[in-house]
Amino acid sequence: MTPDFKFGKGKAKQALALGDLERAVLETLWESGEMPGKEVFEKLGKVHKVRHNTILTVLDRLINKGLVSKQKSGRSNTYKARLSRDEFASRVSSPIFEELMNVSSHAAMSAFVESAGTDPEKLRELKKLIEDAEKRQSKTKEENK
Amino acid sequence: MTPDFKFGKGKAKQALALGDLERAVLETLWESGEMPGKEVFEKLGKVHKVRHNTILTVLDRLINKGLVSKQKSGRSNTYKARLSRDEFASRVSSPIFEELMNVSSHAAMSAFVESAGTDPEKLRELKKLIEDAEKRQSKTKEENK
DNA sequence: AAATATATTCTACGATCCGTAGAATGTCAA
DNA sequence: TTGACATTCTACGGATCGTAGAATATATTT
Repeated sequence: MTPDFKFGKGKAKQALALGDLERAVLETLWESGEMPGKEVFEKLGKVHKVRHNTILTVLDRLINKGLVSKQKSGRSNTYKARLSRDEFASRVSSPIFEELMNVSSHAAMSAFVESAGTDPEKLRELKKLIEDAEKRQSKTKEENK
Repeated sequence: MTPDFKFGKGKAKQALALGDLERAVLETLWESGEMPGKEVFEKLGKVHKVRHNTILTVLDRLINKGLVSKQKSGRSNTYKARLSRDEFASRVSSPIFEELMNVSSHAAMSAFVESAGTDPEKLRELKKLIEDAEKRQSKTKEENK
């Protein structure tokens, strides 16, 4: 009987190197653009049942990680994601994929395709990306002839 | 100036939800099959400059995570990976990929292709996997007609 | 300017994970 | 039974993260 892969407290989620609350805060900034800490709190504090200061601490930690910047604006600060969702995703993805490909490229690729597998759109896009990569490959080869 | 994405102490590596030493121990078991703790130590202790007990502790933690099993054999125990490299990789991969696709499927796919991108073999395999998935898709559609 | 309201920064605790390993204990063999 | 060797118990320190009170700074109002 195979055990559940929880890896402690939902460790797998930390794949993104951020805690849940940190992620939620970042999501908020992505969704609604820059905003004062207070608003972040208003958007999240209710759902996450967390105090204002908690949000500010998290924002601060995100700043330390280079993911958020703040700017004084009147009496309060305005917080802003420094990286777009895409930029963030690709930076975080790369090392993880490298690693996973190392462990087992076959398994990684299968799992990856599966995670896109129900959406034809995505499959098509993915295929196109591969074909582009293949083109780049042969072009490079050409040049080194 | 974009900061280095270190996420603390090479956090990204923890994508696999295991520490470095844990990974190394698991690798050893994959490479050389089952073996007594002592041998694991002999293979790793030198490189990692770690005591015998450290290895045993790590093995124990891997057991708690369901990744390793042990069996008494005479005076000592024999440790064995419960999951093959591939099984491990795919279980660990799936939730990570889900998550990453959530953040940004486009970025995730680009990054993924890039991580395979220098190896034509892999690109081909990946393409095949996609095509298979596409076939499965249309077949399912057919059936639901 | 002093008081009030509001926002920010400082500091901190507890949980968990991981590397690390000494100390205590168990077991086989002579 | 005494060693030799293996395992289990216990523990510490550093890091990450959720959590937030306390202290402090700043703007606005009277």
